[in-house]
Amino acid sequence: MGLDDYRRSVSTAKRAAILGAAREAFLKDGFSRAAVADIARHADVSTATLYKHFASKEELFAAVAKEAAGVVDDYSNAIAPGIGAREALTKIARAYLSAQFDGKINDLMRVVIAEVPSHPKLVAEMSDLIMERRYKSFQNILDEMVERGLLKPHDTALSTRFASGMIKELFVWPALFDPAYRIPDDAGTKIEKTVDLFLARYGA
Amino acid sequence: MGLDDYRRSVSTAKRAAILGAAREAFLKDGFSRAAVADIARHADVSTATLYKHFASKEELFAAVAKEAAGVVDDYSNAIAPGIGAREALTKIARAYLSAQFDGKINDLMRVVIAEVPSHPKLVAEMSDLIMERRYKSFQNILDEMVERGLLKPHDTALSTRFASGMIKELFVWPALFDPAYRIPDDAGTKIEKTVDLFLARYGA
Amino acid sequence: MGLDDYRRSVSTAKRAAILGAAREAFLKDGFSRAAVADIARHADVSTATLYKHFASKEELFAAVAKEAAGVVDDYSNAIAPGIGAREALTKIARAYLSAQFDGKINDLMRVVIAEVPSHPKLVAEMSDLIMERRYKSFQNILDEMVERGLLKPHDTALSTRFASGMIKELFVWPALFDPAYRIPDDAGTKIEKTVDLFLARYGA
Amino acid sequence: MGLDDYRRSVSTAKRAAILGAAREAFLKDGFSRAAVADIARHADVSTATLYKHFASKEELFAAVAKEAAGVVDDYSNAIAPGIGAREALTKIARAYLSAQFDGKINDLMRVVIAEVPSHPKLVAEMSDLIMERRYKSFQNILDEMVERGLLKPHDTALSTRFASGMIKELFVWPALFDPAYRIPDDAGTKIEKTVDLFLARYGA
DNA sequence: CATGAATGAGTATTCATTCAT
DNA sequence: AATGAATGAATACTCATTCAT
Repeated sequence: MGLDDYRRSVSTAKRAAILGAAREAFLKDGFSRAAVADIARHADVSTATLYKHFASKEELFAAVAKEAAGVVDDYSNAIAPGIGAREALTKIARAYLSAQFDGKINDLMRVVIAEVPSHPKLVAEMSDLIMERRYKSFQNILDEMVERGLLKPHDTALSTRFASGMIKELFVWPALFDPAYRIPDDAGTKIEKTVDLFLARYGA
Repeated sequence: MGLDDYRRSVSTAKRAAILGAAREAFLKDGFSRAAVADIARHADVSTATLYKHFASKEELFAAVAKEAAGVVDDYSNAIAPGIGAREALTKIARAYLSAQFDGKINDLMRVVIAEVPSHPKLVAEMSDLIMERRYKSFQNILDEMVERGLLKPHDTALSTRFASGMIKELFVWPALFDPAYRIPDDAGTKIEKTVDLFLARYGA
Repeated sequence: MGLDDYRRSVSTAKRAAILGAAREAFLKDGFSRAAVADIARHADVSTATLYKHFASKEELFAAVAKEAAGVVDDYSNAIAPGIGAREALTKIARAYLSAQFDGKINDLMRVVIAEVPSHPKLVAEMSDLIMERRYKSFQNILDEMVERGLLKPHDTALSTRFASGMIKELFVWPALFDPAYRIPDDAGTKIEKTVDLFLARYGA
Repeated sequence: MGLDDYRRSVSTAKRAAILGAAREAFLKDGFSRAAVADIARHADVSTATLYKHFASKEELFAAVAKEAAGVVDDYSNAIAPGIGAREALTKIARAYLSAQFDGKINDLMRVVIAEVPSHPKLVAEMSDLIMERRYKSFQNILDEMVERGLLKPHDTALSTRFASGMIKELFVWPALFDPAYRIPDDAGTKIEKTVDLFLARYGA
């Protein structure tokens, strides 16, 4: 019916508004300092309405976190046919960083880390979503590169971690401690050197 | 006077007790969830006395953080004369991890990260203290290794970061998301492989 | 018209469903703790519909209370011709208790008593309905028993209260303080002794 | 020390003020409708202070109820030597009613009954305090009267209940449904008739 | 007529901080 | 100098009632 459709659309709009406001609040202030009343106000909704959509502050936080973590890197076109190892790895690194910075994953990570002592279960889910899925995704690419002869056969699970670790160290770690941190101008050079190191060991 | 001395020593003792209790509370629950009243009780002190020593919860937090950040890794004996590059790097990695886990730096980092949005200045100081000093300390070793011909001449500032990044990825990130995380049994193997990668590029 | 009839019957059915759900809720949780939303849900009706039928929670409560108070004891066949005073009184007591326990009058009384401070007028009406009618009904029987020579002539208004008081003391007060209270196994003996006392004074 | 004494006295004064305000509020509005904030305001105390003294609204209610229930009837001088059964019973009835009305036990009962569904345990304690202790106290007197030959030997536990029931029916039951109810002018006559009934059966 | 969604005004409770002694 | 007691402001959450469709 038209009525139901209307209601649904209004309802989903409000839900989205709440999620948006919550996202902003949580990423900005963290879980504890973000006030439900503020979130409701920013979403142009009463607290009661907010609580109709999300049963508790924690559930709201979980929804925000899951949505934000849902952003996955798209490495699909990183290894177009004929592409070289160096170029592929560079592309992947850039895709990773884009997702990380554009998707505000840095802020999300900060907030999730802050909740480790009080919401260990939620955090476990989150870190699975944020980290493990990306590892898998990256490892698959590396495996394919090995198959294509672009890389030496090796323990790709471990090399995935090495690559991730170096990139995180250079770009994510600083961002964790400084919300204003942006991908620096010399990122290209740094990525290049990271790839150098990686290929020195795993290059075909 | 003797009386004054006595008073001063009692006062200093109380201050230390407060700092200790606060450290425990903050590392365990984070800034927001730690309760000043609890800290005072654990320090066997009234809240009023606590406030005589530290003007606010934030100041207390800052004091705790700064004290905790004072811990520095001691790599001094990592490169005893005649030692090989592989062995030296392994020793350094182990020293780093010991400091990180025994000194509860993981918990500290978690708490500090949580406070990034609300105390950016303090955090900036902290991360400077905790991170930069360690980087410097490590880089000095690498420089010396280059000098001794144990490593190729190269940009040690960058290689420092690469090494840190890989070790953090393997042992620190997991601990950040799981307070129960301990150095795993196969840490030796993992460190070895990290050193492999490092030496593949920077080994003499 | 048939359509109107249909509508009316649906409406009456809903009204009844609401009253039923409300009765259950109020008797179980009392006025304050019973939630209008729950009542509506149990009646398979929207809250808005509920409010079409009853203008407020209080009005709904009043409707429930009045309906519940309509139950009257049926003492009509207590004094079949040829019956003795003892047997008649025993029958009456049993009828009273049946009505009280089967009709959940205990729960109703509890709820009504709870609302005395906030709804004095309603309560006054209620207690009139519940109590006075029963008193009258019982007194009529006593008067008839006097006429038939089964009891001494006496102030039956007062003896009504005495009898009620003793039975209430034994079976109603305990139920008021314990919703799980049921008529005990030795009720027969207790009623018998009550009748003894009554007849010692009013027996012919 | 003087300081401690001072503090203790201030503290107990505030505690008493809170209890007083709570008593008034609970007896007037019942548990649910009484607002903690109002109680605090009437006690000239912040809600936080109130919560220092009583850990929760329920605990506060329990304290009020216990204090109020602590009032016990003093029947001690009801059976002065040489007194007759009729006079003794009349005195007891009057003492009972004084305690009941002056101590606002009627209001307390109402509030306690209201909480039966939600706080069965507290209610059980309360009814023990309010009812059982008085029963015991009254039964003791009856036993002594039997011993002195003022009453026939009989089941005093049961006769206690009969007497209580009749008095409650006449004076307590109406008060339960009407907070404005006061002991009526003809109470003397009513009590006399009650004693008549009692003595018709149990008089020596 | 019926409803799902929305809300304003409340609720109990907590906590960093101050103050009288 | 040290404290126990006190507090104002805030917090997450609930519920009777209304309204657009």
